[in-house]
Amino acid sequence: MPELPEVEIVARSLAAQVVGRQIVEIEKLDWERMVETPDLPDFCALLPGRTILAVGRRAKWLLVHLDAGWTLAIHLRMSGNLIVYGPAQPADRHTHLVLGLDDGRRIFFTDARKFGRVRLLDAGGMAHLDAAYGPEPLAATFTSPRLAEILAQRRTKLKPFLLDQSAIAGLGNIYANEALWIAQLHPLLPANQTPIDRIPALHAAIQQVLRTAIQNQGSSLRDYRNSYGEAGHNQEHFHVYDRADQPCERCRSPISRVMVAQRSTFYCPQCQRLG
DNA sequence: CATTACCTGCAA
DNA sequence: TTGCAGGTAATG
Repeated sequence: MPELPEVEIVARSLAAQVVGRQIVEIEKLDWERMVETPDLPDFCALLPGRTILAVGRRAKWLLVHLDAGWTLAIHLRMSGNLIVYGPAQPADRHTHLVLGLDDGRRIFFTDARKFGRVRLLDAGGMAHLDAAYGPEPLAATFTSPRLAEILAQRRTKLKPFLLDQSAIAGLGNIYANEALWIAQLHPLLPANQTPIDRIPALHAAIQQVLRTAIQNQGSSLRDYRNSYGEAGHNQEHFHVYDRADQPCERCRSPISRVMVAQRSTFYCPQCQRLG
């Protein structure tokens, strides 16, 4: 479910609620495969007693920075949610991890599809995670010339290129589709054949879709909520995503839906060009 | 590069 | 009943 904007909103809303709190216990952990590292006994031994210093994000990983140099890295994958509840909230069958805080509130990790993962990382582990991803598209260092360099190295089609986290971090299926529509670029155009004079448009489109989505508190199609349990409303502003057969807002041609690299791809065949 | 797997829920 | 869903890793 969550792409960069949704994870960013969860990070911000979580930071507002839990920075300074101590994790006093793991109240529930009933899906052991969600803990990727360290092994389960170490994870359960190391986490209680840690104080939450800050909450951030890298790519689609939510980063809960703890004392003693640890970071709890959480990936929500398709259906994960991270919500802070008071002492009375019961955990349902899809809640697989509950962290009890020192003020009685609890952080619930709820994930119907069980794809979500957590890692407890030291500084070396964090460096390793960081190195696996391309630049943050909203960082000042992500410039149009930088995008041009990355595009030139890849022969894959633009749509899978934008989904490749090692090329650019944080875009998922919604925002990749939306960025290509805004930039008027065809999803099947090879990345390294993107016309030089269209690269600034793609760069601007990537930043625009992500910034707009953050302003709109993310896109809630089904599961996504911020850490207060509130839905976003960016789904009301899609140009192409999930709009097959509806008229393009620019040219009124029907939006097409095709499968590209096993992902639904939405585009306007009239105004998104192959060059 | 394409296919399959990981999981569950939901709509066609 | 089938296919699809905001993601990613592991296979040919």
